[in-house]
Amino acid sequence: MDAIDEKILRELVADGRLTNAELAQRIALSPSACLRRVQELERLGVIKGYRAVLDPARLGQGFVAYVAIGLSRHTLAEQRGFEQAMRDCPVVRECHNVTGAFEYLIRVEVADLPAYKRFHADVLGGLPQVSMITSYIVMESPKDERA
Amino acid sequence: MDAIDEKILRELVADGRLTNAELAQRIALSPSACLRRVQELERLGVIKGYRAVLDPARLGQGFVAYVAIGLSRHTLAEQRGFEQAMRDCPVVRECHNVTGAFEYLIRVEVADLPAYKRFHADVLGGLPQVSMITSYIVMESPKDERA
DNA sequence: GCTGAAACGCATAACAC
DNA sequence: GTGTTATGCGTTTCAGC
Repeated sequence: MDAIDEKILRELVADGRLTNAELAQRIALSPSACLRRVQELERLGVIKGYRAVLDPARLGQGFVAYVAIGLSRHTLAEQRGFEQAMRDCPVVRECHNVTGAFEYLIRVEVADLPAYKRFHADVLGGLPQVSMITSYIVMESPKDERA
Repeated sequence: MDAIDEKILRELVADGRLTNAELAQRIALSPSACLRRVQELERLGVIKGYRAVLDPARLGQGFVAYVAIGLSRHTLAEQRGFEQAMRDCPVVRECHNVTGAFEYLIRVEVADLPAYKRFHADVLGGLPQVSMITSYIVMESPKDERA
């Protein structure tokens, strides 16, 4: 992990489909040397993968919210049950177990407010271990490097 | 946007570096027809781009937190100033303007707790428009499809 | 560690259907 | 809209530094 590797990562985070030839040129290295570094970063797990970045709004999923969730009890079983429910729910894109006044912070992407209400009532409302729900609707994302 | 396009998107979200030839095979289409569809999805902005997904932990950035931030006043100027500061700060990976008890929810990735304290004191502490800061430290992310 | 050459495979566009 | 074909370019490997 030297300065060249960092430049490689910066370029590939900005454009994951850069050709190896172009990447090599940008970091002033030969294509073969560049390729070996990239493959090593992938092997080490520093680069976990590549993905296309979609625009939820143009997919009819323009309603995005973060939801703070508190559990009624804090046993491992309650947590595992809740986490599995989040994994099984396609509109939940992220689920983080956090410290603080609540246990989980999740990110939800749906089509519109009625769809969000359905998620709120049917999914969250159906989980007995959920005791607190606070929704923070995203109006704008001035920065979103993980999009 | 038909069923074939959806399959294309699913494949490219799972692996952004799929070759067009392989993608075409998976969705049972000829490479040229497949490429035209992908290019159209890019042109329409449905596919916003491609990026490499890194592992913060293996980059020595294992400390992740969401921070709820309230502003003292709610003028456009205060907001723009805060948003620009977030854009300029590399450890801030996301910044969302949300409805609710606070104005902004940001995601921060740093090396460790001392580094987070520096961000807290030097960056957030240096912004006069910030009136409320609540940190939610991520202990685990059972689901993170936007990683 | 690196470069450079060579073989192979893929992206891409023109064309016909 | 689709598939076929041809060309040039990129990827990848391997020998040599």
